[in-house]
Amino acid sequence: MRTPASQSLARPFHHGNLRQALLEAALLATDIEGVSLRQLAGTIGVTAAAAYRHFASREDLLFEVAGIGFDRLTVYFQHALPLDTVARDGKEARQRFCRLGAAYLRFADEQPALWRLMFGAQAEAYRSRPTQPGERSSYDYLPAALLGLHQTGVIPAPPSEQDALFAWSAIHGVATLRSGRVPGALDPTEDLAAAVAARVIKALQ
Amino acid sequence: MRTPASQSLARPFHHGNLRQALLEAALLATDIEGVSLRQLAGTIGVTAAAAYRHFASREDLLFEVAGIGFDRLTVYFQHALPLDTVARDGKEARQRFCRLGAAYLRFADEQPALWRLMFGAQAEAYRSRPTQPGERSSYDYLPAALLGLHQTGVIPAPPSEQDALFAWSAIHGVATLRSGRVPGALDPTEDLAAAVAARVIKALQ
DNA sequence: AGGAAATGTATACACCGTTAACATAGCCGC
DNA sequence: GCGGCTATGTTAACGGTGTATACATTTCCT
Repeated sequence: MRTPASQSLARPFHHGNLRQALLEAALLATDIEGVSLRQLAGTIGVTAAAAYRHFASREDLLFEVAGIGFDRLTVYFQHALPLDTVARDGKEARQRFCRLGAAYLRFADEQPALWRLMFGAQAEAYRSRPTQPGERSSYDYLPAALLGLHQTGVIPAPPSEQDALFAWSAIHGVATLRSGRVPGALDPTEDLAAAVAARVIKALQ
Repeated sequence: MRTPASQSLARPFHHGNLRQALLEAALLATDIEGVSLRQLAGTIGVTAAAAYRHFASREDLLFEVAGIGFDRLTVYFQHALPLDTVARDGKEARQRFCRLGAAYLRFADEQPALWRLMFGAQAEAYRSRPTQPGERSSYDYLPAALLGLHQTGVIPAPPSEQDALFAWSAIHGVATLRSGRVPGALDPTEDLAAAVAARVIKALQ
């Protein structure tokens, strides 16, 4: 009994997994970019300086949180458009393209704080995360969906980066406009995504 | 000679137009959202607290700066698409639509700090500025351009708000991607805008 | 001329990111 | 078992921030 009773009830000196705890606390925030290290550390019951054993800076922490966000987005995408499969015909390719847009809208609805962090003003700082070769990145899905449209003859030209940017902008604009609002009672996510997808396909035909 | 010579050379107690000076100092910043009231006041040679005689808060100041930004954007737009005139045929309507897109890209190129403030992460806070009835707003031009396309028979349906959002998203995506880069040596602004405009028109046909 | 209103200063408060010095806990080789 | 190394906490401090309050000065109006 090296530690007196008064201390054995107290929080141990070492947290155990402060790094993870800080990330999770940040993920709970409504405005991730707006949280302070001191708040974060405070909710965990730890000094702000302790955070610097695990993150080089506040920006570094946010960068990691954004990375988690992209991982989650990838899950949304993989669910909507399994990369292992291919579209067999134009109808299926359209469906997949449409589902991808709906997944993006749903992500923006369900993870608004993460979405703002990832695609907000300072997005450039967080967006670029070097992906391991072979690792699935959220950036792989839109080109794949467009390629499917091309290979099934829905769009004539092989999709360029400009095409992908165009498609992403279209759905992102809708997500931006909806952000902060109650997700579509009047305009269900799937219908909105379908409308945008139809337009983008028409533009690329 | 109520003021001694040592003071007559000094800066007068009252600045004269501190409000304007603060706004102009903010407009010079590379990162407008990042500037502090103290810096701003410091460059002018005035205490930070003095700013509160003219602005309710830092946010309020940024809101006003964004307002100036929208005024400048309106100038860009009015130059590209004079609201007093109308397109006589489809070709002219297309040209006007295209010039509007180019104006948006040029604004993003030439006033990047303002553009980021106006359309960045906290944009919602700055975007909404109540416009006087009859006053020209930057929001009037895109609907006008789309209406011109409809009235000259280029696009069949009268343009909806969704159509405007779609068009804006397309050009905004390009602007976002280009932001921070040297404006198009390889992809001149006009060509880029033309490509985007062509796609949007095709999607709405 | 004199007082009110406008507009500046001085100072203070609470908070922020970040650093440096120090304390403690766990681990590894003897 | 024990001594030291390393990891991971704490405390305290620095300079910066937005903002409020009290006070000083100047302008303006009667």
